[in-house]
Amino acid sequence: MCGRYTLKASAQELIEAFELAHDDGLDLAPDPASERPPVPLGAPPLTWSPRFNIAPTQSLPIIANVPGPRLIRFARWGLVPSWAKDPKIGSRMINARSETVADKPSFRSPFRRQRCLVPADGFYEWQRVGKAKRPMHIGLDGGGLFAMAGLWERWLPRDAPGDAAPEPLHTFTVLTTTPNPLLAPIHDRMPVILPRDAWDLWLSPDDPGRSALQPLLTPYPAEAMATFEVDTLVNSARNDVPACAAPVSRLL
DNA sequence: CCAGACGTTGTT
DNA sequence: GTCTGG
DNA sequence: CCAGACGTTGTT
DNA sequence: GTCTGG
Repeated sequence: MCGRYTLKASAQELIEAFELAHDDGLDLAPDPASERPPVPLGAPPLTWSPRFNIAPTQSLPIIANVPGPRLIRFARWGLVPSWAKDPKIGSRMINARSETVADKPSFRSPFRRQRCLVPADGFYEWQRVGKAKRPMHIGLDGGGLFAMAGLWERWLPRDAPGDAAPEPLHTFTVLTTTPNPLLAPIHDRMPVILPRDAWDLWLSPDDPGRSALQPLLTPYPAEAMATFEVDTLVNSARNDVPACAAPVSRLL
């Protein structure tokens, strides 16, 4: 589940919804684990273009649990474990089951120390109807921004090409849980959505312990969510246009 | 001890 | 790196 | 998640 | 069928 999502919001809306430290545009800081200080105020703002069909392997904004002001960083969707020999493994690590995330070798360490929020305003599920697959858009009732629970990781290439210092690759994964009653007919998993009052604990830079974190990983209330069918235009990750996220009627 | 896996989804 | 299997 | 590729050698 | 790319 959760292999596609939308982030239609503008940079300004992201800054407001996530109470980011900067008010002059998104911070250009693609390295969540960097020792370098964040780009200071006044740096050229990164212009975020609204996205209607976000797919794995793409570089996307996250809010990592690093000390200091709350900033947007960029990471690639599909967590590459630090010990991986080949970063291609990341394309199969786009989700982590919340039920087992504390124990799995790939996720255990990030779960303790490298959590993040993944901003979104919708996600897609393909509902199986007989043989057909019907893409559905799911989001908050009203269409607002929300935070999916994520983990991030830093991976270093084994051997750097030439004498250049190896560039660290930052990646993330989205936690999943069982579906709420609204989503159950559509799919058997859904992303973990963290309510506002869970953000601070999830973004704690240290390890709150699994007994503190696990209770956050529950299905978001169905009453606060809404779904609609969309066109199969969304099937191809090459299509990233507003029509991907527009309601479609099959009564016509 | 060393070797080898390490993940999710969905489908059968 | 860390866990499981043999 | 779905779509699309899935191979090598040698030559330009 | 299975893997890679987006």
